[in-house]
Amino acid sequence: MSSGETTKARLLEAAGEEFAAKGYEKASIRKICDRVNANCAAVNYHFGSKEQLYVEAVLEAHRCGTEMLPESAFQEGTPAQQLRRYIHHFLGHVLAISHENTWHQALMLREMIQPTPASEVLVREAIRPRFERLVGILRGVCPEAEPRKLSALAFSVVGQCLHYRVARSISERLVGAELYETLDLDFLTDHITSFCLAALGLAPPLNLAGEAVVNDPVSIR
Amino acid sequence: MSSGETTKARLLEAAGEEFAAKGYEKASIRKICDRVNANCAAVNYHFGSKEQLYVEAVLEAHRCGTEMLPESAFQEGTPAQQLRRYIHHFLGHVLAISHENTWHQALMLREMIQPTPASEVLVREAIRPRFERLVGILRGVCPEAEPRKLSALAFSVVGQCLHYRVARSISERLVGAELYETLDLDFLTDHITSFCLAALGLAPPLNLAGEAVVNDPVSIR
DNA sequence: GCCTGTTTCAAACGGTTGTTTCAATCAACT
DNA sequence: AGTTGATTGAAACAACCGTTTGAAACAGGC
Repeated sequence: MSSGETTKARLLEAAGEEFAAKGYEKASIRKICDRVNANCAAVNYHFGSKEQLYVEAVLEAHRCGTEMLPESAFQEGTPAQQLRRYIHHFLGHVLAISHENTWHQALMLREMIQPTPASEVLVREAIRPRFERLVGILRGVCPEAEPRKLSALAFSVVGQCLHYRVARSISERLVGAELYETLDLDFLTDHITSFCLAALGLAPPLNLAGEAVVNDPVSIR
Repeated sequence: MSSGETTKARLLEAAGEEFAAKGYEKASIRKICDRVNANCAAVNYHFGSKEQLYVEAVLEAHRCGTEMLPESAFQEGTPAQQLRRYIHHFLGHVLAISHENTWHQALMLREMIQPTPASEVLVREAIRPRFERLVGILRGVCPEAEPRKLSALAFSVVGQCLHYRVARSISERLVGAELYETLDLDFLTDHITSFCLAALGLAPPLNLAGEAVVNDPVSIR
């Protein structure tokens, strides 16, 4: 009709953007259909209900928008290098949402914050594999740590990263927009990596200026 | 009528619980009024609109549910002790939500994650004062740090804490309910405090078991 | 008693929601 | 061409939403 794609595919794309932007409740299937010049009955015809459309959108999101780094990228180098790569990759996804208009990340993180029945699949298919990789890296640093401690360590890493997504608007209001803008991917990767490496004893503690003390910057990058 | 309190007060209380549990959109003023045996027109009579009722509920929340520690508690002791007190106090609020049925914290954190026009007041009156205290503590540790670095450090602290509220249900599904239950206030306070103190050089790095290395445990408590 | 201002109540309003209905359209195959 | 099955379309459905209305109930002052 208005595009080469099928109506079902166009609906799924529009639904993803709408759900990501407004959330499940506030997104209306009429507006979704209007976007792609489809009839509002098309949703129930192709997907059965609004809820199933949402589930399909979440699955599509984590299918398209969350390509994992190859396994090799996490096994090469020192644990410090592995952790830095992980944080950089993860932060990249977290910060990407605000700038680009890819709805995939936004929808996944919305699902994390306010879980729906779709979250079970999301955890199993997308989140747990990544989490296990991080735990694997941390196990390399703390081989004697019990599972509970490893989980807490992993939560400390992802918690610091996700904060810039979860509390973005509040943080921006808190410290001012001009300062918040300078907290870009490179700066935050350096900061969070240094913070975690110092805590884990893989790097010296932060100095009086809060900066990392690195004798050979190349060694951990 | 059904209680000693006025209809307006009962409405505000019920609205807080309902907004905290379901969010602004999904909460309906009819159900709020039914809870306290009030007519649904009472909301518009006493508060003007649903939105103003929500604003009043948010203000009531941060008025009742967020008593700050006295200023002295943050000025006494070493920076390490101050930081530990801050994390313990903050984590206590974060974790309290799930167990007790105080809606105040839940509503405030909901406002943090999905800000509404009420968030400006919330930041000014409740969040910023606490944040400035944390920044003050961190400035004591890193006196030469620029504002940007201090903000990032503060976000690292609160990000680790808030994660256990924001991503609670997902994390619970991720590591299993039985393990997640063991992540209680005492354990997480110890963990996050040790993690941050080690990163800041106020304590030795975590050992191979991910545990804090403390010669004199009393000294940092 | 009467009056006045405040508060409550049932009912209805206009609007939006997700969903269903059923006829119209289209593509493909015999 | 004719038939079949999948898709689209406009309209209506039932339920809920926040809000408004206007009359009733209540209070306290005169």
